[in-house]
Amino acid sequence: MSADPFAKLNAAQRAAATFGHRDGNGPWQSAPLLVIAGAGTGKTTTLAHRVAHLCLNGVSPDRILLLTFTRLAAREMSQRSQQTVAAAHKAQQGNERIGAPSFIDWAGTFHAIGARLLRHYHQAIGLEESFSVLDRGDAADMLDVERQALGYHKSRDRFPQKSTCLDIYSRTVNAQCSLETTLASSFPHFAQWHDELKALFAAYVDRKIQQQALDYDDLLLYWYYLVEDQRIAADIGSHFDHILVDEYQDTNRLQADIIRRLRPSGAGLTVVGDDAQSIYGFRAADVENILDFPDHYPGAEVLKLEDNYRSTQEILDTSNTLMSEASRSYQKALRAARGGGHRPQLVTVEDEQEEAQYLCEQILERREQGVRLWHQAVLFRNSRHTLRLEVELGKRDIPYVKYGGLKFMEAAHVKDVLSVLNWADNPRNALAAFRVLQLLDGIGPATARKACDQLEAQHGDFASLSAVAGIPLGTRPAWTATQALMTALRDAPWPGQLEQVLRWYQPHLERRYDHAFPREGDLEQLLQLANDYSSRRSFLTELTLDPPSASGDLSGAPHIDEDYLVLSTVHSAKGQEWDTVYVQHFSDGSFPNEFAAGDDKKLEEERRLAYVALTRAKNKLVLVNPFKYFVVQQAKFGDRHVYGTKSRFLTDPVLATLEQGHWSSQARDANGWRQDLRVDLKQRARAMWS
DNA sequence: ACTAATGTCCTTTTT
DNA sequence: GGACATTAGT
Repeated sequence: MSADPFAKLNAAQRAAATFGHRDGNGPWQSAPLLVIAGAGTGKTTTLAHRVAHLCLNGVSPDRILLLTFTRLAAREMSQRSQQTVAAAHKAQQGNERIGAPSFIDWAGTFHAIGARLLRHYHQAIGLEESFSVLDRGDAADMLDVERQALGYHKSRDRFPQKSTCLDIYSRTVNAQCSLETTLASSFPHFAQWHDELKALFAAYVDRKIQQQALDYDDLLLYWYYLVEDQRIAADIGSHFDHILVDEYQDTNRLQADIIRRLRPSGAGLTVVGDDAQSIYGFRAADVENILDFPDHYPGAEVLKLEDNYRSTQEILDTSNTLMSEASRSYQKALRAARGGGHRPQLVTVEDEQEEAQYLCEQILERREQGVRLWHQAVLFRNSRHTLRLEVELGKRDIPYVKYGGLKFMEAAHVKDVLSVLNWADNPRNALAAFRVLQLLDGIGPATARKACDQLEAQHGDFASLSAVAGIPLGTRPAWTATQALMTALRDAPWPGQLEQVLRWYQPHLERRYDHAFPREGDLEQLLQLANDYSSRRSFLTELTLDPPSASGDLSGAPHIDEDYLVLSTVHSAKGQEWDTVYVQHFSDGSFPNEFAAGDDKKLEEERRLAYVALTRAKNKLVLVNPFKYFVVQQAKFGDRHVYGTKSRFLTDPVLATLEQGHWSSQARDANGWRQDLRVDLKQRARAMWS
């Protein structure tokens, strides 16, 4: 029994992993369980062991639904539970091998699982199985079409931008509240537009259904509609003995409601999370979900994990102090299971340029000390702030990968190509159709409209495109080629059809973009990605739900096996850890974001965000605070900078846990003048005459 | 009907 | 310095 994988768990972890009981030979049963897992307390390990424990006790892996926050987390969790199961079997019975490549088949994000269920139950809810999934940009574009059709775009008073409209819509849907409530709570300055927005959203909803296109929110909303019917809910629910939800603190009302419909009594339901790490309020995540869990599920057990295996006590001291000043939460304090280290540093620098230099030097120095770049990370609140750092890293040849922010999937040429595939997959997807057709020289909105109408009338038969009238003579060949391509894509094998699309696209690429070459590289990558998917549809759906998140690709992309530094938003850093963490721009304006000022609820979320940032570090933590930074509002008047103020989270008790310092790249003379800023008079005066 | 060019506004975090 | 709206030109 020495190889028992559960022996590695501490008492609290083991209690969580094995909570419940078993009657005879039936599957493992359990009352609703809430696990409050502080940062670094082995949450993933515990959850993976729980899954493994279930599988070892009569629960079939395909009767487990595992809902995670990212796809990566789903994969990791599934793999680790499989390993645990395998290890346990080995310990007990020698050498038994069990399990398929994807051990927990039903593991994924809410959105991905939603998409899958909706494809399966499409008839029950009146959808085509071929429905498209819109990413954020697509959804905003579609909303914009309606916005223009209704004439709101030229109103004198400012009507919200398309992406703001989408935010308002999305928040309302996800929080399952009225438009009034959303406007009052989050967008008071747009409250005057209530009626117009309502009309806009109604048109948007109609249009989406007409085109059989679902945005991210629809994947949850329609899933919710599906399980609103008790019989369907029971049918879906009966496929699973256990439902486990990770990062429960970041679920929204809609997600919590879906879970409740699937598991009304809470039997076999396990949710894991940390209320101190709830950072998705802007996406309508509701901390109350986790705080009120015991009220919603009577008889629920609450277990806490408080032993932190990640960070030094000094880092935890700072983090704990920061959090102790928050308002409502499950009371807990993290205890370091590890030995001590150094106090975290708060370093002030002159400006952003100096910040970039300082970071580079620290990073290189740390590497000299034996910490690979891979174990270091720079975290930031706002991806704009990394520009200077990226330049500096480039100058010094420090490879890095940037997470969060953007952008591969948003690049115009990538969208062009994906639109072709999307259109082929769902001929009613007029958004994709418009994009594709307008690539052709001589085709604008009017002709594209005609083509879409024609297609609709002929039930999506692409051959009918040849009957569209009014194609300019010069455009005819391209038009015919496009029509031929679309027809051919219907039955072409995957991923070969992507190659066809790329061949077709090549001339358009060269014509439309000055620097076609780097873009070709992106398309090459797309082709590589395509190999990992079994069909066009799964490629399209999964890629929009889980776009490649790192965008070091565009410039000097480091290869997987190389050592590289990680740049990441704090949001994308959730669940990760590094030996050394630098937090950029730790001053008021970023931590907390200026946007949150004056709203206590938002400020609390900013505090939790700061907490997430701090608790990513294992051994070394550096907060950098530039004195002045640029405001890029109006570049007209030249460089505009603002003097940053100390973060309001750095109260005296917090400061007491930090080591404070100042850093400058340049030595200064007695008057504080930078010694590098000096005119060499003699040299200048002579230069003219020599 | 379409394209190119000029003018104006706004900036967070992401499935 | 980018996205988006409007305008003038082909």
